[in-house]
Amino acid sequence: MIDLRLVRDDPDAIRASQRARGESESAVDDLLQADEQRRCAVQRFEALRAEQKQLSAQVPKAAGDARAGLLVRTKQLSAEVKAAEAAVAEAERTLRQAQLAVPNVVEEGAPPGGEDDYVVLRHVGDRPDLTSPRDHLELGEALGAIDVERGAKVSGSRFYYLTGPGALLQLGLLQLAVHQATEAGFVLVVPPVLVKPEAMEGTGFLGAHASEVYRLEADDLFLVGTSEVPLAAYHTGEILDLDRPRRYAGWSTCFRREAGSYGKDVRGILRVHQFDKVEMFVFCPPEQAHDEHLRLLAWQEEMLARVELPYRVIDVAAGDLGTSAARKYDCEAWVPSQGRYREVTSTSNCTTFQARRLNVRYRDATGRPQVAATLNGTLATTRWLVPLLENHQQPDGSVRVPKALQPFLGGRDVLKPVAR
RNA sequence: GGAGGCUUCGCCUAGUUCGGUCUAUGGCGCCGCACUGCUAAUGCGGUUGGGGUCUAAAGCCCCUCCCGGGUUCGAAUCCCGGAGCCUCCGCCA
Repeated sequence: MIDLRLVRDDPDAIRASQRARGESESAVDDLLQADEQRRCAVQRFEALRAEQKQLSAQVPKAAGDARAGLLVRTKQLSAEVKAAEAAVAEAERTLRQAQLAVPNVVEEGAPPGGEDDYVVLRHVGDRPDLTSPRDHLELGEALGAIDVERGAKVSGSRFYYLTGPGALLQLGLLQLAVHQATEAGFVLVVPPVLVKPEAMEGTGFLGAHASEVYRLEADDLFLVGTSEVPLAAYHTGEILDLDRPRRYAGWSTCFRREAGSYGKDVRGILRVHQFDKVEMFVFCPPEQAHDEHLRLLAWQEEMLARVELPYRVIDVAAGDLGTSAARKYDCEAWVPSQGRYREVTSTSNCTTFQARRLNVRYRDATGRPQVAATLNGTLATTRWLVPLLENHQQPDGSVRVPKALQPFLGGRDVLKPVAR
């Protein structure tokens, strides 16, 4: 939800942002108008209500004609107040709709343009020199690590079993992420993965992402596609003490319908309906959000370095940010079998956009409540197994285990193909 | 799934019988001041929160007794619906 104060004080900033995203500028005028209408409605209601209160208080003290007169007037007022109150509610609904219609204001410096207009910030790590790389599925099946056939048999396409070394690898990866996060001061959270409509709505996932979300109709609950949802909703309606940023690391299974992705990435576990993820989530004062965003990115890169993956960092273009992000960086790991980089992390600075919708605030130096900023970023997911297996593969089909992961695989430094 | 109880300003609590003076009681905590040769005790004072108005403060206004409706000139209080918590019963991986 867009900041009304910004709309009033600097509507041109929002217009510029809308242009960068390739969105309409007229939404800003709608906002200004709705804001003014609400203001009038509130004023009218408050004036009427004050008069009603005052006169009502006189009723018990009055008698005879005076009392009768009062009752006539107060009765009339009662109806007027009720109408004015309804008008306020209506004006607020309209305003809220207008606020929701405008995506977050793009951060200064974000590249303009659409999906393909990202800017590559840097390449890190050496790509392996492989003449004919096996893909992760071929490797995973040979190692007895990934079983998509039985996944499909039991649950359908885009489901899989992680077995033996595959399961250990995933748990190790996530465990490593948890260690790193808790060392950095994050509070580890295992959140609910089924949430009420309000939580889904509040985090904005029922908008553009609605068709991506699994819904349990019998119970009116949603399966989350990321722990960002329960983490963001965790402090809904609260006023936090943000002397230091609140950093949470959520570990959860994530569920996605992948409705619009028929035919895309159908092989292996690159794009699946269910996966596990460790996600960083931060509440902080807005003026700290920019720096915090860069810290999140640094932590992601630290994690990639631990598991020795070559990757690049991209600065996502304005038109590809999604509604709630003001700036977004993705880390993309090298996938040898595809000869290209694929997204393995993403970090967004949502500034106050998400917190305003969820009504998460903090007290500033003067003790006044202000809307907090929220940020999120991936720390590790099941998808990481793809570049992990492929980049560390050996000519004989075995896979080298990065040092940091060896403790989680019984000390093994290499995974070897097994007879099936 | 069935029956009952509870929900008040940070925490505990009075108030709901019988609607108005509830602008919500008291305690704890917290803040300030005073006093005592220490941050302990005591005394006095203050303290619900949120929104708006305002350069700011003061002041003023609105909202707020779990949430949403209703009755009424007027609702913490009466009525209806919902949520959460707690008991008991039933059922159960």
